[in-house]
Amino acid sequence: MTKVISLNKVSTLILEPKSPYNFDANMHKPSHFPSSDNIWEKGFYWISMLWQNQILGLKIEDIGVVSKPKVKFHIYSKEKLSKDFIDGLTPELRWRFNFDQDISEFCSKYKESKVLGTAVKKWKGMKPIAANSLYETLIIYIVLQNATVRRSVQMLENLFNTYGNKIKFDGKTISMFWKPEDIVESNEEKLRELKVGYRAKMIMNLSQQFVNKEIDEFRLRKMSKERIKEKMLKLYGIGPSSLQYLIFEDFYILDDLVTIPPWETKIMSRLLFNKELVSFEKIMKFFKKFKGYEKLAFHYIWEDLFWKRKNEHIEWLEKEIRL
DNA sequence: CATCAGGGCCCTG
DNA sequence: CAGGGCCCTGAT
Repeated sequence: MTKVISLNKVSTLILEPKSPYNFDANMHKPSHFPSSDNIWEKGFYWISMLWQNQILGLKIEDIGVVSKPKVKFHIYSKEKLSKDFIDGLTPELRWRFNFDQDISEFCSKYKESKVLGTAVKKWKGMKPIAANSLYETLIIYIVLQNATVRRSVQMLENLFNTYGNKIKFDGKTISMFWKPEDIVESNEEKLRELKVGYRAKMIMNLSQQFVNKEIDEFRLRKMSKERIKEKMLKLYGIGPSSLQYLIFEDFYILDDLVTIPPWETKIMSRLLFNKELVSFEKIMKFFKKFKGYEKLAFHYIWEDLFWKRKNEHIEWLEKEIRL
């Protein structure tokens, strides 16, 4: 059952991401649906993290600039953390917030581009970010399937409230993901009560696969994209559509634009060609120009649109987003 | 009221 | 390898 855990000890750690690094555009993706496990405010980000059975609350602070990035982690915990623990955590933080990927070539190459220039200048240093563990991300993709945004949010929050806990630190209270074991020890009927529908079986089987240690997230990160795809498709409940998001957002592969979901195709048709609907081949052809960075280029245009949506009402866009 | 599609996936024939 | 079924919800 859900309880609120206070985290009162704090350690700090300062890290320097590879330049360019856009703090706000990396910590916050406006196209994503909101989730109570994290909070973003300009220059700050709070997120829960389970690492080696330790419950952590991260407050991440921007103390640099895009061209000379520097980030301060305030790591909250129940008990004081050892130096060894922090040393072990550091590479994971660098991975999760994608500090080491170099996108400088992309940013300088396309800053004058007619179609991409505006977005590249505005969001220089924006990258894919996998702030959650692989297991947590896969759960998010499952609740995303075949549902409207509101329902996805409802499903995830129901799961948090039943299997996860809340953590309180730095004056914020946020949700915390559960461990795969917690689901496996439960049962499918209980999951169904959370209105996840047929996804109950997927959540159960997927959790079981993690408990069985059939997936080694750390080894996967070093594999080729073809190998990753092969492995991910073996996971119960993960198909081609989820895979497409995973490859970019969680494995940081920047060139793999092979399919575009129908709703995204509609939105891109409007943005790029000012038409209701063009064939997805036409959109693919458009992004071929950005060789090696096809998906990253897509990401710049996409997130730029959703950043705009935060400040202005875009009527045609609202119709395409199933809230 | 009923019917249907939705930011898919699995399984069957 | 195409197509039906699956949970729930809000739109029509």
